Amino acid sequence: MERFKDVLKASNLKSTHQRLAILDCIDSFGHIDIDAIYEHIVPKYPSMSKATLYRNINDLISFHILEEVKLPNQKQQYEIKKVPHIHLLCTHCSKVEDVFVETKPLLEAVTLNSGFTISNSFIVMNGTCKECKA
Amino acid sequence: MERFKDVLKASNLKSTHQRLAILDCIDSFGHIDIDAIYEHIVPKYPSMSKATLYRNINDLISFHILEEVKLPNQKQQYEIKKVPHIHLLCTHCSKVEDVFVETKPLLEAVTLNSGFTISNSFIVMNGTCKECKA
DNA sequence: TCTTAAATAGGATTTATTCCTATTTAAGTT
DNA sequence: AACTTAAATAGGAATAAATCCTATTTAAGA
Ligand SMILES: [Mn+2]
Ligand SMILES: [Mn+2]
Ligand SMILES: [Zn+2]
Ligand SMILES: [Zn+2]
Repeated sequence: MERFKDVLKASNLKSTHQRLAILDCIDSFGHIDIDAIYEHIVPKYPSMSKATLYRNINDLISFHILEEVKLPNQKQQYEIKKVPHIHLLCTHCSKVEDVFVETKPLLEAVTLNSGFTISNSFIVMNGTCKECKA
Repeated sequence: MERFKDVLKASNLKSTHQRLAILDCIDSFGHIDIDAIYEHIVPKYPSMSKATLYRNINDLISFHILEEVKLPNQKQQYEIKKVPHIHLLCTHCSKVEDVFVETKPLLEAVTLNSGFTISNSFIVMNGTCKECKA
């Protein structure tokens, strides 16, 4: 995927097959944990080492290309970094949804209440998705 | 602590020294990870087994006596379950603060936007606390 | 004090993550 | 197209985290 080659180059990271496979995989799943990434990639790259996977996940996070997604009662997942958004976890089908809503009023209320200067927010909600209700 | 004996009894759990020590420790720290709990308890109860600690943490969570607190770039922490609130993590001093602000408008916006029925929300913000700014 | 189901200790096992280093490779240079 | 080299990988070892197993202990009700 050409897009990720550019992303990697912008951070002076080499476009290895392994890295591109990891990024492609995470991109196509949206949100995915490390074992699922491995299971998905290993049939295509049987030599893929878990050490390489872990190392790359950590490196890509520190270059802000990936982001960790911590969900209640779930293994840590990863996603391609995008604009800030909220995560919805359906407790029935385990699907993870992105929602883009305005959080500024909440952040301002928190700032006012606490004197804390907020740099990032991580918002997860769980419940039942539209499809599981039907 | 008498309070926790009652809490345990309400869930038909025996008030063992180990459980009370775990609950006391978590309560006094507010938010704490599993290794810190162990380090804090083992001088008083040298026979305390890590298996007992892990088992109790998991049991107490499933009885809704404890709650996990997942913070960005931090080991998972635990707290005594209380009324819903927001967590602030200071990236300078690593302190974790509770804030109680109204989240209903945000939840309603998310519901409207997604068709998702929300049962719980987990909100974490990081930045700089009042003390670290001074 | 007696009884018993629940809980613990602590070592074994399993799972998760990181470390190490010889070999390979991406990508820039000639 | 071959050359160069720093970066990256493979894969096994080491370390860390979490769970399992079961003989022994204990909380708590009778
Ligand atoms: Mn997302
Ligand atoms: Mn809290
Ligand atoms: Zn669903
Ligand atoms: Zn601070």
